[in-house]
Amino acid sequence: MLPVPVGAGGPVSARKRGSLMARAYDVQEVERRWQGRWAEERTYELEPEDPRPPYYVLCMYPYPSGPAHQGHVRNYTFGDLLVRFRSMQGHAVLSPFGFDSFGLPAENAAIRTGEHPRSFTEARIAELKASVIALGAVYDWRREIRSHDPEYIKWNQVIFLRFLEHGLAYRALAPVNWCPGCKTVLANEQVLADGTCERSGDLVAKRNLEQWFFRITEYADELLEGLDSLEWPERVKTMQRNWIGRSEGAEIELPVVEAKEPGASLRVFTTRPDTTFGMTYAVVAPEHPLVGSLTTDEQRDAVEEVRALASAASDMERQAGIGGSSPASLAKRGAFTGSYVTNPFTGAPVPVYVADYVLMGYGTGAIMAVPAEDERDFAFASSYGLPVVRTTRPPEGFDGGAWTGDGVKINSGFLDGLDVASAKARATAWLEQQGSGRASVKYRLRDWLVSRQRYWGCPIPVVHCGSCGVVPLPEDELPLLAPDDVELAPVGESPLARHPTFAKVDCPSCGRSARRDTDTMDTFVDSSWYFLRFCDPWSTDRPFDPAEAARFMPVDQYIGGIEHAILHLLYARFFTKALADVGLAPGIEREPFRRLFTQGMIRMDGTKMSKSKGNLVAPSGYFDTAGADALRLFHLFAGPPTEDIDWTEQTGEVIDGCGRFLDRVWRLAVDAPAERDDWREGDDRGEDLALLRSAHRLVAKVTDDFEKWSFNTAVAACMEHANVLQRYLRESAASGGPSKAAYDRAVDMLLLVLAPMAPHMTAEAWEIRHGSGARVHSEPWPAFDREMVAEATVTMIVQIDGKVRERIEVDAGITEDDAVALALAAPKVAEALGGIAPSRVVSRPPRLVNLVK
RNA sequence: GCCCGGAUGGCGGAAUCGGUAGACGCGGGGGCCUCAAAAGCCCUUGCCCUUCAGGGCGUGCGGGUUCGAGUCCCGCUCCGGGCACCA
Repeated sequence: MLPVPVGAGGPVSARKRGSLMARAYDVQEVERRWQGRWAEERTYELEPEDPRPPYYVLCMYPYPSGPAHQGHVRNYTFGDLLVRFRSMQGHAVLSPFGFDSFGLPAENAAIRTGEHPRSFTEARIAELKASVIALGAVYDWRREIRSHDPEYIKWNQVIFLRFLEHGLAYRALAPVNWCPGCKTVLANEQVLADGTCERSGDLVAKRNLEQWFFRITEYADELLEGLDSLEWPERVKTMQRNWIGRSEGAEIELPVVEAKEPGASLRVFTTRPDTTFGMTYAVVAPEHPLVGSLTTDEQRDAVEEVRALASAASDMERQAGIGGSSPASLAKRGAFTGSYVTNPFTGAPVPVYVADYVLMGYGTGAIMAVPAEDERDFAFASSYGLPVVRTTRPPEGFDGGAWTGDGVKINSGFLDGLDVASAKARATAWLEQQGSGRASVKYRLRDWLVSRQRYWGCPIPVVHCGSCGVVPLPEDELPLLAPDDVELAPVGESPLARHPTFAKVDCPSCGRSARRDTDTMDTFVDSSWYFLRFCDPWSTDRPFDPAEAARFMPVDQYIGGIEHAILHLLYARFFTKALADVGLAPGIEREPFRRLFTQGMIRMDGTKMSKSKGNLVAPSGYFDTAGADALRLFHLFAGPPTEDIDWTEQTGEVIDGCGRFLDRVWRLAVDAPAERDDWREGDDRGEDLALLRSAHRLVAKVTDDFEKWSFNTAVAACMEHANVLQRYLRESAASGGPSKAAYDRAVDMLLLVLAPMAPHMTAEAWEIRHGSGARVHSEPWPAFDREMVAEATVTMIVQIDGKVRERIEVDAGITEDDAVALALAAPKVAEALGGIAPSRVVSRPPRLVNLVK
């Protein structure tokens, strides 16, 4: 055993008392050496012509925020396990790594410290990369991507222009969050729930700016339908479905009564055309373009008040819900316009209200209100004294307000007697026939706003020319890089717009003086196709070679946090489809991520462990003490990977426990063979066979558990087998010594299955056992013998009235009759039965016999 | 409010098809080794009664199905997460 100088280095605070224990091997030396070897020997660099079947494992590329935190460690431990496992199984594994290196934190840091975002970011990248390597995770680093690299920026810009060319990128006015205090545009996450700026505390206002959008809504149906084929967590798919929010219904034209302009009508969208007979009023959003013409002079003040309130109201207030509003505040949230529209089904006029519970951004910005069958309409109608007419008969005993369920149609003329579904169809057909409406599908999903009034992002490669309009930059001028000498302090304009020369440019088309776009792209653009670039990061004439990408795509296993369940994953899916449609990714599977795994969070004191909460427990302290292997093992062992982990005072001790287990394996694999002198030839004894049986069972269990992502039970299985090995050595000492052949085989099988989990220790032990140059991670994944796995005898339980009364060791192939006979013959059973034959016998040989009195 | 998860010893968790509840580990208790300690090794550890035999209870709560329920069904409670006027 080596005297181990543990304890040198590493913050004391990160160490729990047990971490000072002496180890069976020099953990830090071994881990550092193997990390070096994996790099030197290019073990996980994948050549394009590799003939093995490809397998693509990808962890979501991280925002480089400094040294890895426990969430990263957990993520990359899972990913690395899979990389090594699939590789041992004979796959050509693509395992790339990169950095989502554009983004707001670097820009904010720059404002604070004066350091340029690039050098700041690159320093953070170096830290994160170092800790990923120190964890022993292996990647093909030649493929590394950083979103802020000029090469990557270039292809981002090429893709943008291609989208522009194909009508997938367009400009429109859109409101942004404007902070008057900071004189800058805020991201949504910088606006607090009460509508104030997180930094200055000023009330954030909406400002309309001309911005770039990607037409993701064009893909709404494909994005929705594509979900069905994916092996993703059901809840992530549900979240995406809700986000897309497809609703089928009808648009209906409501003629305005005595309109100022003849023939004017209000177009509403409804999912319940069957309820139109129950419309007792209509509502338009405060921002609706017809509000002005619908409002009469007498009502103008009231309507203006609603509009003013709606535009000033924080999102929070506006989203509080009609039902949750106090009567006083509710009164200001809606007003009669003074106009009426005609219900096309009844011909009756109904009043038009303006109210903030109707949103301009959804449907047509106007609704027909049916208080009897819609809860919001009901709440509003109750406050404003508007009539309620039921068109669906509620179930017996229903005493609520709005009934939104199925039922027989009533008060509905030609729809009476139908159920809701058929009434919908009939009503829609009638509308189409009358020319006053049509079937319609609406989505909650909006087009993707990609413009950001920021510096540290990918510049948008267009020029705005007074005569030519929007002019794309010629491809040979790309990448368009932002200048370094910018003033980042927030003073009212985006940094690039304030630069003395950046924006000034001659129009590429007509040559007259023009202006560059000074916005940058949302960083979600960068992360929407990086997995494609990873397949062919060397491509110099296009973002990636489609043939090379097609080899690896789709990603076989994508791993990341649940926080990306909607936006990143939806945008990436959209990009993959759009890239194919604009000709950049022909022949590539349109769904980029075949299997998705979302890991649980690391929590501390009930909250998410994060830098901003200041409750980080840095992994680096553990690298210096228990070691990377022990930390990896802890993350695998702590519980199911989907579940959150609570970081407690006990955690350090569990990590030490994982280190102790690795020591024990080391002693079994390296020390015991060298130290013992009572080895025996042959492996034919009962206990030898039992040992080999345990080894085969281990391999079967771990293989199965890896496939199911049940890593905690895989670790437990390894511990059990280590216990078996240890007992075998101890007990064989008294009976002629352990069999060398059986023991070696049983130890090797343990090292092999442990190799993806604790790569350093197993690599070192393997080389010591098998000679210089032997590489455990280049060994084929061990096979197991089914006959060895099957148990020869099992413990049969005998129950009386369902309670366990006896356990009997029986042959695994025992017949039903023998099992029952054996059960009845057991003395304890006979005694418990008291001579009375059971009235019923349930037998499930070989596991159980239940005797019912 | 709606939609998902979840609840098992002192703690993290296991139990794959309805069939031995508590694998494995942490923590605790006892012992061996040692001048002593650390490390290591061995035994023990759900709760209660009890004699090392043995018995009773036990998977958030209340019902049900079943020879048999942590597991299936119905009704709750609590905790966590997501969404929240989407017509």
